[in-house]
Amino acid sequence: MHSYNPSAIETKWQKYWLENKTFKTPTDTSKPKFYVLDMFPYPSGSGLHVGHPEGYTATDIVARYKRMNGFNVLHPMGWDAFGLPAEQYAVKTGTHPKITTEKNVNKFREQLQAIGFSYDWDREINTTDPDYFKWTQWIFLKLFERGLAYEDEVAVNWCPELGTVLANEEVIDGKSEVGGYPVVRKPMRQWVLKITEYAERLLNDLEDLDWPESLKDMQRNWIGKSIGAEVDFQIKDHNDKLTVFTTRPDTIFGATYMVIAPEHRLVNEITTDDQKDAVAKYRAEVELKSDLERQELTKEKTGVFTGAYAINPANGKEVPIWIADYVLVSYGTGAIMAVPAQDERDWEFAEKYDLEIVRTVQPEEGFEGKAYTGNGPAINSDFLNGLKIKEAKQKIIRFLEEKGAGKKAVNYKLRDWLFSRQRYWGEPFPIIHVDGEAKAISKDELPLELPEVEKYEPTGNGEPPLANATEWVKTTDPETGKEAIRETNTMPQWAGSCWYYLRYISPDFDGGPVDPDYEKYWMPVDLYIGGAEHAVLHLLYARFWHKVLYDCGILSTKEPFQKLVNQGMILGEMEYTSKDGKKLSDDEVEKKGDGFVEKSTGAKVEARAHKMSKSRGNVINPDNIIAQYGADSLRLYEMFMGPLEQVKPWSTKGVEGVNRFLNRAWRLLINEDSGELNSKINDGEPTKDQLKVLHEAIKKVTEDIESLRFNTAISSLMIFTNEANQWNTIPKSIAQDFVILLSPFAPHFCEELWKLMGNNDSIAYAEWPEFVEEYLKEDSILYPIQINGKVRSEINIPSDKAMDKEFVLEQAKQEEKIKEYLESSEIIKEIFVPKRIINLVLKPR
RNA sequence: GCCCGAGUGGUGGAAUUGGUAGACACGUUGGACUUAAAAUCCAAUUCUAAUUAAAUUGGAGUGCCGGUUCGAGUCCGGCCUCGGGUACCA
Repeated sequence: MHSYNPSAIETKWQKYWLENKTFKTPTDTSKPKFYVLDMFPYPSGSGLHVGHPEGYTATDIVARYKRMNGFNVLHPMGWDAFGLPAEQYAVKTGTHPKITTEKNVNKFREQLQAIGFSYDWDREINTTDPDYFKWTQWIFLKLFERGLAYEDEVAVNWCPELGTVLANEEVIDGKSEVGGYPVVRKPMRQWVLKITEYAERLLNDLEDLDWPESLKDMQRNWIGKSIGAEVDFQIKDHNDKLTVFTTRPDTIFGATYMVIAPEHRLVNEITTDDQKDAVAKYRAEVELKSDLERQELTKEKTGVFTGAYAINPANGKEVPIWIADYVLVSYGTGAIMAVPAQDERDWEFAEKYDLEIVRTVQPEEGFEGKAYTGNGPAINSDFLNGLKIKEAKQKIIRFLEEKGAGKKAVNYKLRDWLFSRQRYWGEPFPIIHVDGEAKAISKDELPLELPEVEKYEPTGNGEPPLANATEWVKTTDPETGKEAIRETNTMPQWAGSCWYYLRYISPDFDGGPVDPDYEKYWMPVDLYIGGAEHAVLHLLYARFWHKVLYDCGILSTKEPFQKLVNQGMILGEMEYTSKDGKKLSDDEVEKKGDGFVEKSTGAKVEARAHKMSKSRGNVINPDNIIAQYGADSLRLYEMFMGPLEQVKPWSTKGVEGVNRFLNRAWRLLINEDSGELNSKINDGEPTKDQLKVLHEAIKKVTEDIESLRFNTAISSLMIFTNEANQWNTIPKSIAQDFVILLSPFAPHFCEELWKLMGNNDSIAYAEWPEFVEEYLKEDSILYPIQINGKVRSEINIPSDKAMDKEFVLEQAKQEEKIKEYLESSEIIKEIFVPKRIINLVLKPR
């Protein structure tokens, strides 16, 4: 028997591709290029899950399709291999993270190769490889040189359990994203990158990118640009001014008090003697709160009067200055003018502490709420009275500018990027400290490698693990010969992934991170596919570094990723759970009304697919799927499930379905007894019908791959086999084109068939067929006939008459059933849509 | 709260510009082949009513309510539910 045997075919072709370097990236730059990129994985110890191959299969199909269309394709893979799990394992077992990482990488590589991805493995990169992170360090030095990397004493998110500082983005609901441990605020010396300097460009350049609009919105929200004014309030009996940022300068006449953040630098100076104790007590309380507590306590606002007053520059009135933790020290100026009448937070606070409220915007009629944030004319505002918000804003800003008490201003939510971690397994900073000053080491000394250490834990006093490597830490400044101390923080995991897409272009280039000639050819990335979890962090950071490198003259492009698509998550199999948490099988339940009920009891049942997780026990391992059905079935199923971007539940039955399709296609073309080509296949001329069926498939598959609609592409290939199964003979040319169309989806399967059809070269570079419009023409067009918008009958019209309105309508009226309707009614309107539909609007006589 | 996205058969989904809703699969049911099973092949499968041996014919139907249109899954207005992001950002 020579039935379809995936395991034999697949290992054979995987070996062939590797040995023949079938997917080696061309180095000539004469042909058009296409750069298809996957978000590279962190090689975790648990290996691939079925979510990984989803995006990877999508890009692989595009890569293979583009090659067959004459493009030079860059389709690489690598490892984002610095990271916490390997380090935690090292802490526990003493195994060097390098060893763990290497093991995991080998496992991942094997798994990816077993799915038949057409990566150019000669360009594999690894962020932990010194030859790679040499350039990560080099780029950091560029940032340092340009003043974009600086040290600061910042209150950071300190996670005692993890022994490290976390970025804001790594803290979720006051807990660490990894592990869910509590996080507290603690001031520490940290490296920070000035991403805020690029805020405006990061915002504006989103415009021309072919990214999902929702994702652009997420980045826009994250950057959080707001336009308003900075206003100076003179502090009574002090030389200092209090500067606030506001988006509503038009409401300044309603500013009845001020609030400054408890950490604000002026707090001590302005607090009066009789308020000192209260203020000190309040600040101590705030300091002790963890992030979590701060968030939980949002419902109840708290604050303390400082005893000081500020002078409202608009009307000269004295207003009290309070401190309260609902004002954040890190946004704007850390101080606000409170306008309770037009701001909900201020209203709440004013109500609680009995502060004055003055409306300065006339609320709409019937408004019964508290703070009014809607539109309306200004009131109680002297020279602004009667103006709309927009005009009032302009006028008050002019007034303040003339008075020297304020100016138009822009603020961003985006903060500078906290760039150091107290970990071992990360890129060391190429920095030494001489006389307490940070100083770059020479670029000749790169890569600065990690020292060997005995223990991977932080030191007892909160110093990073590298501080344990005393010999490495103590060094001398080669320029001055002075004693120097190495930086013991390391870079965060984002560092390596900020520029990896550039290294693939010229992985062995030693004159810089990327060879400029090839960069000009290959950049930007034409298609980048990955998970939505990187919507803001990785994608924003990478864009930032890219722009810096552009400014350094190293890159020719302003943006790295022209087109970006997020693949949707794959959930576990659908589960039916009864109220008491009992799992039910699908034949124990039935549909009733909106939901499902248990057959035996009639009780409501929850029907839902859940995220795959070890604890739920619903994780699907791709290795098992491959062992049972083959990699081609896995690829096909992952694409057939539904639209790429969508969240969808896994169904192993569905894999069987596509596997059946491959078996049917095999039997269509191969004689299972002899293992040779089916005798139905001959060198005859294709019939008109065969050409039509084939070219319909060509058209659909081509268009669908271009727009990443793989599910419908596969369905059209199924339609082809269903049709072809009914043919007595199949012209070889038709069979070959079909195999080419299927090959990006099921490459091993198609290589084998291609070979059996007598071709000696890999199908990977076969020419993609072009569809011919002529073959798609129908002999006749079927017109549905509607009466008052409801289909009542249909007629067949020969193609050459199909556009003839008069003729078609006449035929329609002659149709038996339609005639009946016409007997008792008169036609008041006739609708004719060429090649689509006829609609007769009737009125009873 | 705010910003996105999505609701279509028992299930995953299709219908891309408003033009026969349910392609293609899964599942289910019946049949063929088989000693039997698996595999395979054939047929049916939105709900509902009538009648029937079959065919057929009618009504309803794309989360809910309303609108525009000869015609709405698709466009507009108002809701509901679910998912994602974000949250004292002044």
